[in-house]
Amino acid sequence: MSKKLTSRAEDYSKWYNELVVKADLAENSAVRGCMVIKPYGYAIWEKMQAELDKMFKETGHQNAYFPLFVPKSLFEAEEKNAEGFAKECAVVTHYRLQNDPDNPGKLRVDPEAKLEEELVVRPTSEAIIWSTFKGWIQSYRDLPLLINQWANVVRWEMRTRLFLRTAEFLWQEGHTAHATKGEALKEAELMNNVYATFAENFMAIPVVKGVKTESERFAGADETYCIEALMQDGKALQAGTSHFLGQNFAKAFDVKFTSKEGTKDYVWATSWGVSTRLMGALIMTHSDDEGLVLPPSLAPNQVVIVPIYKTDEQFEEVSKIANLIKSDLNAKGVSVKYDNRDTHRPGAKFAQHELQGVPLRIAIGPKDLENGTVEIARRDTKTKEVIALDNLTSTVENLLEEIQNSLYKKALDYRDSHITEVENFDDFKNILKNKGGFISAHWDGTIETEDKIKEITKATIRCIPVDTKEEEGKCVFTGNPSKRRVLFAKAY
RNA sequence: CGGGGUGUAGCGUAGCCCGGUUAUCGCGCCACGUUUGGGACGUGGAGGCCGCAGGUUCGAAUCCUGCCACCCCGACCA
Repeated sequence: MSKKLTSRAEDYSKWYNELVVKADLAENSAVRGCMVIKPYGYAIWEKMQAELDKMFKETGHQNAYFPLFVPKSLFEAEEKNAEGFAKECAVVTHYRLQNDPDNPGKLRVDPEAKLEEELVVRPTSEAIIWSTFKGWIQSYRDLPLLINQWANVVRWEMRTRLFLRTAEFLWQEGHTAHATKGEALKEAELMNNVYATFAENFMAIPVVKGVKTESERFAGADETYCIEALMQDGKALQAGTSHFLGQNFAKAFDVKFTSKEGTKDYVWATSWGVSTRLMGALIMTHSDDEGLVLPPSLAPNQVVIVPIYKTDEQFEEVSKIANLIKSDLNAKGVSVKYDNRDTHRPGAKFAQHELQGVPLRIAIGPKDLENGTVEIARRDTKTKEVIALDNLTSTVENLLEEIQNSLYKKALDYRDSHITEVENFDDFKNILKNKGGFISAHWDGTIETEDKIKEITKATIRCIPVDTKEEEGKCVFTGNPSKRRVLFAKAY
């Protein structure tokens, strides 16, 4: 494997794939389309999980766990949902292997061990969860029911890419039941806002909040809220979705409740999820040709200390200071790795920590011992300065905060400068081809127009942003009247 | 599922067209020594069912047949 990463300009997609592998985040496995998430990558995912989990609990949700398998009869109960996912389902048909009489030492599926009913490996859990909710909900007193689960799901995708689209992925899925439509709608919007806050404050990724058009909506939903992010190559990435499911699942699984007034009615539902795909968003938003760039809030190690020494005595002295710095910073809640491996030289360590996106690097060597200083380097700006040991702790704290903010600002500037308003289809095609990013344009609201535009340009309507104001205009494709602009883009 | 391609050491590869010494080179790995403020160097070493099965031949990584796997481009998708 070569030392240098392919540059983004040279081949963006190759850059991404190499970065994921070289930064030790994940690798392809022996199973087609399924990845192995390596410890460093998983550590980042755990940080996301921890923060999201906290936010879910703060908004009143509880975690639970439901089965991996969904009996086919349950899966098909909500027709639209079933139809939407049918062509990418893995299905378990047998429960036993046996020695193959024709091939000694090999196994075969025991033809006698066919399941009465096939089991679908969940591509999403609405079916199994709603069949369970039926037993949990009888009265308005049981509502709202606010459940989240952390799980793996399987979607048999044709073409896969590490983190962005894998046949199996990790995610959380929230599933809630409410007494009224208004309350369910509010929940779906609330969770979309939670995702947006998480993306922006924690991952430093600016997102557009919006709703999907009918054709992009989740199978089985009446409304899909989403957050859309923009990657450095000008393509959009759906980073999270929150669905208002109406009474579709309640009806499919016959989940009714008795109201205060004694009437019976179907409950109203939402579901919402984000996945390991966020790892892809994280990588493609901040990283550069030197490797990963992590916002401090997500970095497994926010600071790495690299010792520089010639003799054992120097190493000992440097280590003494390094350990003091480490414990001072730890006391302030800053995570620090002291990279005291004597098997690698400083240059190799610098390169590795850069590749892995550690926000701050502190180097301590003989010169620093003499002068009472350290060298501190920022990963995001690649700037270095020598500072006095005295106020190192507060300097580090300030820098980490500054990096977090500056990464967000940089991404926001890029995103904002890549939302282009266009008024006619020639400009639309031109911008898409030469600039990329989001195109803000009027649309006549029909699926036909949406499809045509997709067919011609490969751009889809990413969302109808929630914060746009009404504005009279003409559809960029048909010229028919339109009341608001929507965002188009090529998407992952 | 359509079109194209590739399988040689942990990774990346040469050799294949035109069959013939001990299968090439780089990275990585191991040992020892010298090194250590931006990816060190030297010396020595380990590591191969040349994707699998069959065929042709005195002889196959190389030719033929079948199979398998993977990659790229489409259609599908978070």
